[in-house]
Amino acid sequence: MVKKAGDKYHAIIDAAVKVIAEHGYHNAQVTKIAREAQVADGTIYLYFESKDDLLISLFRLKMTRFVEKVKHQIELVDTVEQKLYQLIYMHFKQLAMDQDLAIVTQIELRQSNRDIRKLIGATLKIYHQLIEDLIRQGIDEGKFHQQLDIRVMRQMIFGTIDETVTSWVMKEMKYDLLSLVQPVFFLLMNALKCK
Amino acid sequence: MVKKAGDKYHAIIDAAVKVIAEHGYHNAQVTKIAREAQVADGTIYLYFESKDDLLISLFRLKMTRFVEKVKHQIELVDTVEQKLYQLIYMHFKQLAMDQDLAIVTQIELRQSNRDIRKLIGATLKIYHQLIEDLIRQGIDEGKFHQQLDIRVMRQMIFGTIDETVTSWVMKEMKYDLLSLVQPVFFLLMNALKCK
Amino acid sequence: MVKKAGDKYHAIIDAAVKVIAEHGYHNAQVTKIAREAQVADGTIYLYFESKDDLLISLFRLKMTRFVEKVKHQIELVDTVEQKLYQLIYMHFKQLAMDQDLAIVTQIELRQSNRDIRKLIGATLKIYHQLIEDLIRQGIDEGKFHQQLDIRVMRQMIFGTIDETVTSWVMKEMKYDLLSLVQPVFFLLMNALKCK
Amino acid sequence: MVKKAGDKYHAIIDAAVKVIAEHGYHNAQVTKIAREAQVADGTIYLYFESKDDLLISLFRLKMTRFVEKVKHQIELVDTVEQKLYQLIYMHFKQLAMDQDLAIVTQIELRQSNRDIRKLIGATLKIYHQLIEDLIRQGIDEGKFHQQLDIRVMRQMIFGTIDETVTSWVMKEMKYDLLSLVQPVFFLLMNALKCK
DNA sequence: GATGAATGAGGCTTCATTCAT
DNA sequence: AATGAATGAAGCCTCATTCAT
Repeated sequence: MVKKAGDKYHAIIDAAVKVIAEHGYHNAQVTKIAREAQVADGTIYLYFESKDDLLISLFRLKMTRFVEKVKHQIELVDTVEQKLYQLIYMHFKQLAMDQDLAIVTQIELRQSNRDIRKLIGATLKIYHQLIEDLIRQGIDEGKFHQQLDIRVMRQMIFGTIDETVTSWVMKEMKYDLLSLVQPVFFLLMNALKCK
Repeated sequence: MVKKAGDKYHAIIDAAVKVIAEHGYHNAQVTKIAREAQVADGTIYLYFESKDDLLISLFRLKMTRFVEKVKHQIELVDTVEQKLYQLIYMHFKQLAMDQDLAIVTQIELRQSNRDIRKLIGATLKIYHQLIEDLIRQGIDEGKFHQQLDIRVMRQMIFGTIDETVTSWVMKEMKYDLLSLVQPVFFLLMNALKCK
Repeated sequence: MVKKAGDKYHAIIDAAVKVIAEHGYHNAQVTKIAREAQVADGTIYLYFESKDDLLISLFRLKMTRFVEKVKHQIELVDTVEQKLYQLIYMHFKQLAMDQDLAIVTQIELRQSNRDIRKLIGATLKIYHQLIEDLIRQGIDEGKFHQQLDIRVMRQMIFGTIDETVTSWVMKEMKYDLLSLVQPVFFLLMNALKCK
Repeated sequence: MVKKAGDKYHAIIDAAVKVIAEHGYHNAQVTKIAREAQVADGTIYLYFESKDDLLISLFRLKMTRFVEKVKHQIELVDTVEQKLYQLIYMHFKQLAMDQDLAIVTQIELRQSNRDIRKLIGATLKIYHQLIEDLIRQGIDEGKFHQQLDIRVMRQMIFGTIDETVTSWVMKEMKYDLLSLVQPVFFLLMNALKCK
């Protein structure tokens, strides 16, 4: 397999995102992706072991970048409140700016098979970790409840954010996702903060 | 098409749930479902127009019952707090008791194709409606925040509950889902309540 | 198998003609024919051995009646010219009056499988025989050519008549078939007569 | 879809003709045709959209060539008598030389479904046109009857020729079709000519 | 490295026929 | 005699993957 460095590696991944967003997971045949990437069908197999490998790589690449950006932005601010705000803002911002990616991650990729889902689950753990670190900081600083299960808190944060994005995608992105940063932040802070 | 009344209608749906839970959405062939239901392949087409129709019917039937039970239980109590508690409790309870159904609704059915997902979305609206009614009651009674978008509140409630169940399923149901009723309820009340 | 005498025997055959004319040979399922005949699916198998048997019986019954009528009418006149005229007239007349039957015999039944076609061929022989008898009379009376192969003459008569009807059916019976009796008779007489 | 130029396009069509002639229309499964053409099942779908498309293409290709040859041969002679003779001769000659094709066009393809039959009808129009042009020439030259409907004349010519071939095929080609060119020509000339 | 024609396994669905009532 | 729910065999087509060029 060729190293990832090549232009084509990213061209294929981007083509996959576009094709899946446009035609749906079940209509994203290898041939279609190859045509969109302007390579031959066989070329895809020089860069990826299988179609599954392409999809996993796609999710991993995009997710890693996604998390990296959130993480980087969070490190620029100090208080846990600001960090949570940045997390929600960056999450919404990135998907609002790349609507194809939003469709793919919120809807289409969830239709993939078990093995892919498992690996996606593994990739998501990094993001979950990030959220749990944030929660721990909040608890340490005495700002968040101490008795609550961190996992449950994380599930609330991720669940709320994820459901908000999914609803927005399902409504065909007809409203401004970023306008929901504020209310979502408010609700989550309310839920978590130690009064 | 034969009427739904027959034993076989439900036998087929139950067989489908079991086969999908066991083998996954993409390995739930009609032949497998038929064998599990102890009918011939063709018999399925006496009760359902297509495999898609079977899956949609499955979800609609189970979801309708699900919502009916939650709705019924909620009506037995008065305060909005009790209602929210019952909602979470019933949601977790029903899926904890029918783990095959949990796998199917949380994981496998989300892999279905666009058309099925659309109809599933329509069915879910009933549940969303139920939650929003509950929120409105809370607002009317002056217990919940008034300035917040009801949709965002609903997304938080549903997103948190759904993510909690999905995480539990992904962890292969190794812990007691019902033990999370209390903390989830606490967090959600915290988030919503007007202080 | 029940005897043919019953009402249902003919009800089923007539239903078959109607269903095939309406929906085409490949969409004439047993269930549809049964419903049209107002009997149960299984009842058909009390009167016919198989669907093929029904179709063969249908053709044989209709064909026999058809030929009988032509034969009877021909016997009422003396000269071979009058007989040929009656043959063409009766052929066109009967199909013009029963357009469903016309569709079935000219178009749909020709789509049936090999075995049915073979038996249909056998049934057609009676009609061929009738035509050849007529030709022989013409030759004997010194009115038709004597050197020509009777089979070729018969093929011309039948071929011309049959193609004329088929063309009419293909044109959705938009013109009056009976207006073609005269010209077809004229052409055929021209061809055959000894000058 | 790959272009028709490839060897395989014709290999598949020829295989289809052979399989249909040998096993009959209803027993000409895609798998059988593929095996005969020595390609994989899927390969057929690189060259044809569907099985129907293959059958239509088959008929169109063979029919077009057929008509082209007849047309070409007719143009080599001047008088309408010679042209009619060539038409009959070429028609019989081509089918006598390719008996598989004869079986397919006279018997099996007529068993195809409505859509295929419609397109076959359209293709046949070219041939009908050719015959009618010939008739018009005969009339213009004062050799054929002028009062007769050209359509009826064409139906006689085509009907007689077609029935002659069909009878020959049904008799399992046990006699020499070409020996019928002369008598058929004689009969048709007799019918049409202005005396 | 790149191509793209060829492969072939596998599944949904139809419908003539049966048989318990 | 009549019913009609149940049967199950059989076929068209898709598409991820390969490999000769």
